[in-house]
Amino acid sequence: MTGHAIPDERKEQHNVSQQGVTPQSEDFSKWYTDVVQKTDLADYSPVRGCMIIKPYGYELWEGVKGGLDRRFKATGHRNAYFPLFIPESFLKKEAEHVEGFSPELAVVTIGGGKQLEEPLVVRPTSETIIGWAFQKWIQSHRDLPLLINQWANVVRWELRTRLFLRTMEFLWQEGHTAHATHEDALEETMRMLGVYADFAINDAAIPVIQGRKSSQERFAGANASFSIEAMMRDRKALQAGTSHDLGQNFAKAFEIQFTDESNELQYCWTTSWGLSTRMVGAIIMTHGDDQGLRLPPRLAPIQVVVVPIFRSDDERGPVVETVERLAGALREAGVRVHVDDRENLSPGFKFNDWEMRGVPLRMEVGPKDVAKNSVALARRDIPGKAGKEFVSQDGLVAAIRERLDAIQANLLQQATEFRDSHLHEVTGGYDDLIRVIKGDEWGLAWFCGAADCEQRVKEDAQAVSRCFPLEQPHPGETGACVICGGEAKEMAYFAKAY
RNA sequence: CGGGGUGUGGCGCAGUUGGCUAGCGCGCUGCGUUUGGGACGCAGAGGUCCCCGGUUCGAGUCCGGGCACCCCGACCA
Repeated sequence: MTGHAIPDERKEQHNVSQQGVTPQSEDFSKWYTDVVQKTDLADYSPVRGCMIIKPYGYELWEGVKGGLDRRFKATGHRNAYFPLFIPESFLKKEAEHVEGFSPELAVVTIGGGKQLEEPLVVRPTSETIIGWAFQKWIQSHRDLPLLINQWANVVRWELRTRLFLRTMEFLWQEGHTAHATHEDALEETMRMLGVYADFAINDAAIPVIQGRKSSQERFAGANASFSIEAMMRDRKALQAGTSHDLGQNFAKAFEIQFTDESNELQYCWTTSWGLSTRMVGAIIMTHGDDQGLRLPPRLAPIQVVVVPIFRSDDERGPVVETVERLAGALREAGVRVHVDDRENLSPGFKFNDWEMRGVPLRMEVGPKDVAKNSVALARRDIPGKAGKEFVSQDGLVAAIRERLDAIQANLLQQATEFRDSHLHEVTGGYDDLIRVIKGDEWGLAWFCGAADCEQRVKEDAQAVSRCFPLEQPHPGETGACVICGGEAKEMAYFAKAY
């Protein structure tokens, strides 16, 4: 009877989805939220639009932080910390800035049970309060450049939120620098964009396109904004980091001035650049597959998970002993290793569990390995038997390092090939551009940059320009804007975006 | 802020035209047997059915009003 068949079918489906995650092809959004929650990266919070970052997710973020912080320091920046609360009047000093941010501000009006004389804005970004500080700190050209970074949380009152990708409160770093000349400031802007790209490509294994934002997509208060753009597995674009040339806009608003070599008073040129916990979302959506996460070894909280296997108490002793010895050696060598000694779970369950959590390499140690002085290694990036091999316990550290490097390289290669296969130079005019975008591909086309043109694409294809790539395919040439036909000096990518 | 959907043990769900003690799977606890690709048996614990009000002898179920969350669109890292 059909009346019974339907519930039975449903039941089976539920059992499957309980074990794993919704396949990407079935529902990418569902896949994403499944993965984030089932792998214990993050959880929803009692406050709408906010998130709880769980230890595994925070450890991943710590990997991002570490990779960036090292690079910031290597390029001469120092960390500092500025207040969470900003006097409301500060925001209003830069006209475009306040206009851009006022719709999404959280404002504190009561403190200690009393109405505040001046409301305090919870920082959506810190250009203003850091500008105020820079004004105090900078007097002479000898104080420049001033290169500061802060790791902080910021709040933007978002209407539509998504774990890691857009939450009302998020973690990030914001770099703020002041320079004597525009040339120096622009150089800094580009240098830090390059740092982001270097981090994304080499640590996160995410191929990114560096480019300049159109005037419509520019940061509120900037002269020019640059970004790194990444393609997710659903082929949507994700802005994964931004760097801004702020000109003298904030310097003038906050009177950040210095005396130059000729004893003339000058306004500084400032920059700012930021990368947020959104990067975690980028990592998830760049590498993840139907099984769950696939984490790049450089950032993976656990690089190697060890699964001990034994049948009886007789086998147990030698296996545990071997596991402890090998894991100890790996730890000593700086490999992030975790031994899964949960006793109530079968090895098969553990294999699937750690694959879902994206651990790059699994090491199995069983009685046969003890006897043969071997271990089994299984790569997360190569499914099934093809990715499994037995290696000697001698020289294990080197063998594991080699494989982690290979996985890191393979993830980058797979992501690059995937992205490149969905980039298209548009040759068939405007209709072709719309067709490409609507087909969830990225279109590269001549674009004059006009707001009207961008608006038209938005209406026709629910997408905007992502950036004018720094690396232009036809340098030195010009073309006809794919939208209005007017003169265009550069080509831009267009794509649906997060 | 518009459109759609969902609120029932930790998670996923069922619950008929209102009816008796609110069920099922997974997970959880205990004991035992298991363990090289998602183990099994037995015994347990766990629920203000999102909230408020109404109709009724009786509401998880019907009515009214709220709230929350998810998904899809306009703004944003």
